[in-house]
Amino acid sequence: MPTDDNSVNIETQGNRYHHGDLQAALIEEGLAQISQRPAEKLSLREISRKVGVSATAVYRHFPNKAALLGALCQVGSEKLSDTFARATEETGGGMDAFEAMGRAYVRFALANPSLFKLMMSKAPKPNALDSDQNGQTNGFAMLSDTLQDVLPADAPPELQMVKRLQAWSIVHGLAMLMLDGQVPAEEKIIASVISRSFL
Amino acid sequence: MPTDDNSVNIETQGNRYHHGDLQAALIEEGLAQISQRPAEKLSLREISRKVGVSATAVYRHFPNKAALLGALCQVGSEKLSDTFARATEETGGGMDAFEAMGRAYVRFALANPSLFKLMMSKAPKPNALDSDQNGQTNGFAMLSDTLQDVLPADAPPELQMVKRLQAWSIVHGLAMLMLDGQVPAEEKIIASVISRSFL
DNA sequence: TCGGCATGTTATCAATGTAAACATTGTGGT
DNA sequence: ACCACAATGTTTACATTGATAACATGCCGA
Repeated sequence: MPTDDNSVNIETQGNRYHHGDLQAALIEEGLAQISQRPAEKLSLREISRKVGVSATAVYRHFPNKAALLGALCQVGSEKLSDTFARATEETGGGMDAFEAMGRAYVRFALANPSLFKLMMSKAPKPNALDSDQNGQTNGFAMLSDTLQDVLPADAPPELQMVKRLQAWSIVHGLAMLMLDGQVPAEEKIIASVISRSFL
Repeated sequence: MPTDDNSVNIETQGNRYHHGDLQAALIEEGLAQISQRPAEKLSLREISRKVGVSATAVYRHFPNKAALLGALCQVGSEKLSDTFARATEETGGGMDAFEAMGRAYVRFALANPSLFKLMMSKAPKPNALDSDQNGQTNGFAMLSDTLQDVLPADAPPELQMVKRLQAWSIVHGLAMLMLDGQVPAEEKIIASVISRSFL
């Protein structure tokens, strides 16, 4: 039997017509879902079901699925920024800070696999709601800026850029390879791969 | 109107009941589709439609969608191997060969975005048909072996492994970042990031 | 030759994203 | 205080998709 369509299976008893803050609830549930499955197979209908609202209610808050995903990305960005901040503040700055951030980057990815992939995946997000300034994921910016403190200031800017890209690449690559099960996700490996030796 | 269900819209006139080599045709069409859209939104039905066969015919050759994708991966692996082979044979071996492979890796990713991502994405593939020996993508193996020639042979194996992982990470990371539009996909950048300086 | 097996086909499901039309609120202007 | 209106939810409905089951066809070997 059709276990349920949309319609009258709103199982909440509180059952007010207006949810109160659906927008937030949807995002929260979205985050919950994405922490358990790949981002693509996150289902709007399932989210609304769990939140206790009709399937199409979502569309009052997000023009489409992509927009909801975009919102999740934003939350993810903030989480990542926090992670970075926390990772660096315990270090003495300079190279230590840089390596700490690198490790934090990979750990974040491992801790939030689908969200991380979603965040990094293609394109300037449609960016639901408030359009966050530049559009670029600022993960790079933070990593990059920290690195700048370490590089000889008189180095040609082009070389600096290369170093930054190398740093980002190695960290991002390791994260991806571990996420995709190509490299075992072990702390020991993270530490050894992300080491000053590659600069 | 329902533009078409499955059923009688087999538009080929040849219209033999038996296709001849559906398996191959499906894979080919699959490759065609994946070269134009992300792997997840590749549709079995569309493939069968294009091939001129009923929607469910696919299931005579692949137990499910994942299996078809697995088959595509295999083809991709072969293409990648070829690319590597071609990339190295024009070099004098050693570090040159290694860098050439690195560039080839990234270029392959850029040339076959969805296929590349599919190949690299999670898990020992269900691996339809003949199960390819080890299961691991041998992209790493090739890259890795080439690198080994360059490293001092007396280095501790652990260090060698770290170097290899660093190499794979940087190359893979750059590829991914470019694929996802986080870094402009320019040949100049590829060349400068993949340079011996990081070893 | 003819019976079985491989390969295709039609019908049918359940799930999903999304649009259209309708219902119910809360709110701001008079 | 009232009441239209905008915001937010709800039902219906539809096309698309992956998948299963039952039926059809045709090739190949005993």
